[in-house]
Amino acid sequence: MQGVWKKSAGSNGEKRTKALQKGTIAYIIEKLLMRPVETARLPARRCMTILSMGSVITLKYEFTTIEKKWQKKWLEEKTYAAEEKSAKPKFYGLVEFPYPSGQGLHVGHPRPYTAMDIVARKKRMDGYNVLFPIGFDAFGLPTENYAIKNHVHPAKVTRDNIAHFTEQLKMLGFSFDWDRVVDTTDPAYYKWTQWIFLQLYKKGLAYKATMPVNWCTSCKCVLANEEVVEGVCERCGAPVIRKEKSQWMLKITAYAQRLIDDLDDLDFIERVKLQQKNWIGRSTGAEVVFKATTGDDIVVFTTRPDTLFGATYMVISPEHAFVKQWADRLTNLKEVEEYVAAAARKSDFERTELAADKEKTGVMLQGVRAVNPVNGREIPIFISDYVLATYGTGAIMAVPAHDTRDWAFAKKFGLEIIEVVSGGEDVQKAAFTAKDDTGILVNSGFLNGLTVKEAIPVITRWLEEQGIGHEQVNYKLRDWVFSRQRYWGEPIPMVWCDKCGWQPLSEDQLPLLLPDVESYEPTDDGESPLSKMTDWVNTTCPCCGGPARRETDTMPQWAGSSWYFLRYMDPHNDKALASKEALDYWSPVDWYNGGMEHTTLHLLYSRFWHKVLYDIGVVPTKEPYQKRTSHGMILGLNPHSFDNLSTEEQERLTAQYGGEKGARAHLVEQYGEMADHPIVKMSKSLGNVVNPDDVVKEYGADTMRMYIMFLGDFEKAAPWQTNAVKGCKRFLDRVWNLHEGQIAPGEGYSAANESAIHKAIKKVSDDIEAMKFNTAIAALMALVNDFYANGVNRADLKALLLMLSPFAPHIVEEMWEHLGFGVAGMACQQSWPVYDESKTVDAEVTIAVQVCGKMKTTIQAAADSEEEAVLAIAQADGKVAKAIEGKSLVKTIYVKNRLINLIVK
RNA sequence: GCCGGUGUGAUGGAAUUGGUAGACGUAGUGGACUCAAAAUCCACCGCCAGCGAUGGCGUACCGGUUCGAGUCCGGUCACCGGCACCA
Repeated sequence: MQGVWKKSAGSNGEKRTKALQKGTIAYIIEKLLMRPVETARLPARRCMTILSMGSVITLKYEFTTIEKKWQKKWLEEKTYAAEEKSAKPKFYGLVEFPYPSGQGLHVGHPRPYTAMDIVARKKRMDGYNVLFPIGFDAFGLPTENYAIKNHVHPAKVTRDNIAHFTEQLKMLGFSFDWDRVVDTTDPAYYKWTQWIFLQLYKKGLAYKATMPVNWCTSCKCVLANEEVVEGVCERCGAPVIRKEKSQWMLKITAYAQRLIDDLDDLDFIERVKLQQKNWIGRSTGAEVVFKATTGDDIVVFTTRPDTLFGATYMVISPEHAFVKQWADRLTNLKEVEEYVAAAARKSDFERTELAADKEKTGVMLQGVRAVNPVNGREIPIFISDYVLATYGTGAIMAVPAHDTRDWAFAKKFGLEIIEVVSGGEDVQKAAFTAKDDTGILVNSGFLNGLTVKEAIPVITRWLEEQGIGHEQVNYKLRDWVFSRQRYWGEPIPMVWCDKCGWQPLSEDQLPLLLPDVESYEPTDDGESPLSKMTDWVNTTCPCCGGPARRETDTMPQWAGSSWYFLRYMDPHNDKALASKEALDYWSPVDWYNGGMEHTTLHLLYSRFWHKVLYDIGVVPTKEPYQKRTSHGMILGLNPHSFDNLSTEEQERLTAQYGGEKGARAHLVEQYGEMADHPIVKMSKSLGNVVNPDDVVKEYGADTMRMYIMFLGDFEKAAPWQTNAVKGCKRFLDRVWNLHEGQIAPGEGYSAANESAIHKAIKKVSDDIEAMKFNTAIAALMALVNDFYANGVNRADLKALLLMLSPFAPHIVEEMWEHLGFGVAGMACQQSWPVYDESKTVDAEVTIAVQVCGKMKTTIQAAADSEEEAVLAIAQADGKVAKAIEGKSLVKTIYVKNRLINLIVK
């Protein structure tokens, strides 16, 4: 017991006052423990335990045994099951459920899970009825690919992976409610995913449209975006092109405005709100009609109607309907058609390449021109793929003087650039794009002299009066492509009848089960593997009863994850996706933590579905999640980086390549740009992935949990350093050792520790709420250091254990039991300790003394002292006196309990 | 290119939001204990000068506001993440 020994042994290395005689019980125990003991302070019961068992096992911090013991107990007693109904207030904490991949859990998973586990455990101790569930997002491509490669059914792969994940999650001691696990591939679950699809269809929010898909020219199959690597097929290396295919779409754009507006009332971190807003991309502008010389109206969308006088040409997208419509008038039809064909052939990769180059391409439509409605000037029309068919109207008016893309295009094709907003540099050299009040309209008739801001409403009103335009809002957000030509997904419950068209399955036919197929390989014609199951495909029309065919595409992985949090509220319900009572009680999710990478897809999709469910009266709240926070990634050491090589290796390379610079350049050449950085993402190919199992095996789950929370700011990316894990293990060892000897009884906190304990409770409570887990742990470490310095009584130790319990639950329960606190139930079932604000302030404070803003020294003063008193103490200080000697005091600035600044001349 | 974020010791990171820069860890150095090692305990640990008391410098860089700036403002550079011709 070091804390006790310190008193007799002294802090500066005095010899121990009492030498133990060889052969005594105390001597043997000391040898076994490998540290000093004092038998007088070791309870007789413990001595007997040691002797009767012939080992010190009950005294050592045997984390493996302890962790297994408590995990078993929690599971058997359903310690963390949420109560169906309760007088307590509710708290619903949610983490993103994992995709159960074959590799199992990696250290990226426990970071957010441990964080929310700590919050959930703290909330229980705060008296909440807590729902903290987990499940598996198990449909998806990797499982399907694994199944194809290894000839195992994806359902079996999924089952095995889920079993493995479950075991790993349990090993880390998360307080999940294991009775509420959901699995998106379970028919009892996806029945309701299909049901929601039918509701979307009935509301007119699901429709068929022709969309381009990635098509591998060699495998003759549709690829997901992630299967296309640098423009070629991941599997065979053949080029990937875009091919038109009829797909189910969900009309998320109908909810664009509400998805923006309703963010205001939510407690999401700003980054998330901003990213969603930018993704939805609302922009206000105007639609303007340009007459073509054919007599057709060309409608363009512009955010800068004020620059209308500067429009010197038009551009329409190669896919625009007018291109075909005007075919017989075009004198350069062949050239135009070639350009259209080339644009269609382009893969996304090539388009991106071109964008990076900023090299504009296009063809002028010879034989058709347009008229600028403000000044009657005839201007040429081009087709170019920098104008997207999918945004706005697929046609633009080009104002090269004030748009960088138009400017680049005009320069390349030698088109006229007319300045209509003054205030920038020469528009012949670069476009002037400022939208604020710095620019004044020129060369613009009735708009001359106005600022850009003033001109926009004036021109918009004029367009409306003329009947050739109006204000228009556009969104970047596009509708959600909902079909996948894949096996391992939810079947879409729709039937095609040649007579009646698309018909929804009736709800009592759900779930529409995914049939077993022989092969999950994609088909040669790009259809889903389900299309080969003729028995399944051929059915009868729900409308006329005639022969009909099922939809063979399946849903994307986003489907199941768009509503899973609702299922947790009532996971075994077979009458509804969840009962009304459960939805009313648990909605909304109070706190949802997840990765930033899900901000624009999963998070937005699920908000959209939830709003649809709200509109049809299924869920009680407009929004699914009240609060959203986000964690940073765990990074790994880069084994190819110079900084992470062994000293010998560094020396060898330095010698070989002429200095460190040469060696680094060599590594970059060999391994790519990534070799520049000592810290990189963890990835299998780099071999720097850390497996939580290994850490748990070597140090225990509690140490793993402590370290992953201690390694840095939760919201920021942080590198994993295995050697630093020890620090947390040492801390837990020190906590454990606190209870090995005798502890002073004490009902209240010991005088020496009282203030530190109150401060720690305040700090830890606040930090958990703010997700500053690293500083909360630092505060606990500091408290334990205090305990070692001051000694500790039972009440002190009890407070420490309660605070530590959310972080390191296993060791706490074990110590709690040893110390006899267990009669009141487990530590995790106790109330969170309270602090007394008045006891968090010290009677005496340290005050910094500055002279003319320069730090000179610190002084001690009674708390809340008045300025005069502090000034007197400061002036009496030798250093201060010396600094102000011979000068006169002009002014003092005093910050209570903190600082006094003497200004002298 | 645009949007967002970050830049602090050898190292991961703290800093009451404008008030003692480097808490708490890791690594390192010295010491105690040990036959020895491990473990544990004690002390030191930003840089420069000095035996020392002490003095000077220091939060990517340049400048500003302020009694006082890691924190606020202007500019520059570097890195990370997201989007990628959105009219």
